[in-house]
Amino acid sequence: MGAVKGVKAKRMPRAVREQQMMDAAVHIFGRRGYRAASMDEIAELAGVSKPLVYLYLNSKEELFTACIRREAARLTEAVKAAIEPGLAADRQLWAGLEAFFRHTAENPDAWSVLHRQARTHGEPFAAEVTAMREELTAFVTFLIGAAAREGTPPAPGTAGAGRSGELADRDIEGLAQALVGAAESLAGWANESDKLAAKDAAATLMNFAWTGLGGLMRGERWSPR
Amino acid sequence: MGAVKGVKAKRMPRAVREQQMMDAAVHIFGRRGYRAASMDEIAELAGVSKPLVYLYLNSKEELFTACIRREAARLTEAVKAAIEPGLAADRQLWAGLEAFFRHTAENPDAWSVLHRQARTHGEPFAAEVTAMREELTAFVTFLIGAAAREGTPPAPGTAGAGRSGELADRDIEGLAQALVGAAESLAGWANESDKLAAKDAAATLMNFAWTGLGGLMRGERWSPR
Amino acid sequence: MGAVKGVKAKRMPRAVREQQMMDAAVHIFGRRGYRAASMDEIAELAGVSKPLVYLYLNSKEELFTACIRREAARLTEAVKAAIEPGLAADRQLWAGLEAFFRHTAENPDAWSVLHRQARTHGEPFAAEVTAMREELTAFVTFLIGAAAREGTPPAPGTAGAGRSGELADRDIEGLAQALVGAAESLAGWANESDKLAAKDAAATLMNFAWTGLGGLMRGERWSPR
Amino acid sequence: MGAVKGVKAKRMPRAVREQQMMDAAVHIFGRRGYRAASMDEIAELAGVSKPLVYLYLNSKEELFTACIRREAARLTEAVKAAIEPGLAADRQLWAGLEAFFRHTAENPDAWSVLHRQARTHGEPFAAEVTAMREELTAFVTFLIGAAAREGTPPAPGTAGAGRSGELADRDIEGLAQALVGAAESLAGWANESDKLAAKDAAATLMNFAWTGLGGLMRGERWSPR
DNA sequence: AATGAATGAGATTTCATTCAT
DNA sequence: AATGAATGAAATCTCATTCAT
Repeated sequence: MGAVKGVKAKRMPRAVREQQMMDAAVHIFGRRGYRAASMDEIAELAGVSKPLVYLYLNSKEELFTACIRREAARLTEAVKAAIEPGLAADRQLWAGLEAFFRHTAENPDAWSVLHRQARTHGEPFAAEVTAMREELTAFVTFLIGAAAREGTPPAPGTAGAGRSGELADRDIEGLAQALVGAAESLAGWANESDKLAAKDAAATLMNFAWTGLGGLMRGERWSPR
Repeated sequence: MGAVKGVKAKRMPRAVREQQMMDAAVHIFGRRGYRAASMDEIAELAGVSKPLVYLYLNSKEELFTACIRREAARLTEAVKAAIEPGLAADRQLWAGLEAFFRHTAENPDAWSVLHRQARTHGEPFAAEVTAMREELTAFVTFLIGAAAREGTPPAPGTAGAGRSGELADRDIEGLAQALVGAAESLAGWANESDKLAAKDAAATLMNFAWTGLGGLMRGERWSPR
Repeated sequence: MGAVKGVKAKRMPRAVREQQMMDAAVHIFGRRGYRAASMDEIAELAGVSKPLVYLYLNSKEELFTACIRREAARLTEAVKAAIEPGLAADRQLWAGLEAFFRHTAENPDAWSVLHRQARTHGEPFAAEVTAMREELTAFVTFLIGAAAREGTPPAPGTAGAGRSGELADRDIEGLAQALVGAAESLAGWANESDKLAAKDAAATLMNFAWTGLGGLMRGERWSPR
Repeated sequence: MGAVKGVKAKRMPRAVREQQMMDAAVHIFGRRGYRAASMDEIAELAGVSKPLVYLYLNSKEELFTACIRREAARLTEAVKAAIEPGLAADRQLWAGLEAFFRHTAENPDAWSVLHRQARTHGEPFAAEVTAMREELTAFVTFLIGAAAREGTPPAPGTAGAGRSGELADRDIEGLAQALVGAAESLAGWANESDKLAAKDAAATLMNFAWTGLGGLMRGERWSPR
């Protein structure tokens, strides 16, 4: 990939070239960071001249934004596609988590762009990621709520299955926030030099979350003193 | 801070000046990122001329490294200082977590440097953070191990108390990652329009973590099908 | 004017298309200046693609030259057309001036190209304007000469009517320059917050010019001491 | 002037260097125009590196503005310095005109910047020149008014000296506008290849203006038909 | 007759870094 | 201990111009 410098690029329809450019851009942005990435390098990797990148994507800022948007859409799509509506809430959550970790593991540069680079730099970019995060969080909130209503979380032989009343809506939303954050953080860590396969990451988090959730719903609480 | 331009800085011992420079640098690096931060801005905020920064800290790279090292040391110090040796493992863990979250909340720029900026850029820097992470992880591993031996985690009467062997070091490190991510996410969410007091967020997280951890250590597992 | 982008332009005979392009070019050159004008903008305003502009007009330089030539021709044409040969010299002169000012006022972009932009840039262009200027100057010289011979200028009963020899060609050209400058300045001033109707401005200038000219031709001179 | 490339410039105090830079900038801007002038060329002519120009003058735009301001101030200063308050209005006007033409002839690049380049490009710049022009115009307005009151303009043997009542304030201001415009235009023309010495230009204009003014004040009017 | 795709060359601007005092 | 003066190198972005259809 990335044609030799000085060789004229073969003619291609604009839509295709734009995707190639964004592929290259995601790769470079993901590894170098927004500032350290150079348009020269991106153009070269895309196999075209710099002016063409500007002609199609206008500026470094817009290019970065376009990358964020595309990768955010791809990620949420991957998660949504993995879920089969009929299943129980825990199975849906598991499927979603697994898809999330698989997708981020398979597209580490894209994930770096979304999770690290976009957040590191100011306001045009952070908002894009916030939108994606909100979509995911809303989804998880829904699932946790459903799980609570179904009484699914493991009540190992013990009493009050389904005492979901103790989990207020605010708590549920908070848990969803925490879960999404945990997943994001784990994904980044897992990608660093293959410390954890996607499935293992999903399992660890699911175990952690599900047993924890179960405990909470049974009324278990930890407090200092 | 940040002396008026053109006014000659008062003579100060080198050690003090270096700290001022690093204060400024952490502030700027934390907000702008490594690449976007400019030595000009740092020098101005420190209230000295640029050549003095170079005289004392040699280069941007070394300055950044020095910042990372100092802030990593401060963070681990804060965590260690919070722990009273005599206490039960769960209390120690709680105290450590609280100190960690307090310190990072009170020093957001430092935390940004450690957590975001240092990882975003290549190899001279990442290693510094890895060192800190290893120190903290070892500490947590020790505490969890101790807790497991003590049988502290909740619902102790139940099943296999003390089957701590099932939590490999790798899992512990992963959980730490997840916790940090969850905490950050919660913090961001809580700050946004006062949805949750910071204290409540910490409590929710600890409950979540502790019951989850307890469940895991009792051998509870979630698995598909 | 300026077709919507992406819509294929209707086929038109070359001559028409060239005029459209030059219309657009004069507009853009007149407002932006030669260097700041971009071929992109010109092509878009003309409603055609850039390669077509190059096909017909070869280069930016040639396009600019073509604009200068066309507008110079239009201006001299307008002046000549206004004059009815039978009239007295002063009436002819008045008619010419009026036509000149009317045309330039009605075609400000064209006038900007001729008066400002063409002179600002090097040698291919200045020569074009010089040619026009010489044509106009020759014309005015002739009329003033005629007026002098006719003894038209005011207060004819007085002193040395017809001492036109004292006005060298160089003086006439200088006066033309001064008149143009005065007219432009007056025009700008009159337009600004309606301080003076355009007509009044022209009358004031003509009075000023004509009486001054008359005085000069009668041999009146102002000199220090 | 304009040190050889690659040779390090000798150290100089900032104020001096700034003037050298502006000298070079006026030269280049005046000949090439704002857009065609390159910061590279300006820096080289000034004998310094480009970054130093930016360090001191911030941007091309600010550099251009600084040039305009400096040259406008110099020109108005030159005109004002030439006038001796005690003299009659016509002598003052003459002295001012002569100084104006001399200064513009001696500083053709500066005059090009003020008269041609600054007006050719948009709004940050035009305003600067407008201020200068207004100062000069106000001055001339005052002198013409004074002349009218003194009844100075040549009343060659004829009747109504001092019929200044016929020149309303608005007319006087209009004449001043025209005079300043004429002078500006003449100055540009005279500079082009030495067609007219400064003194001759002043004389021509003074004759033109003074006799014309006299005629107007005697009630002479030209009107079509 | 007309255009979508593509680029070489050069513009302004920024930044880490050094020198001389 | 401290700084004003200065720069090499590289970044983003623009533009006139051509090629293939």
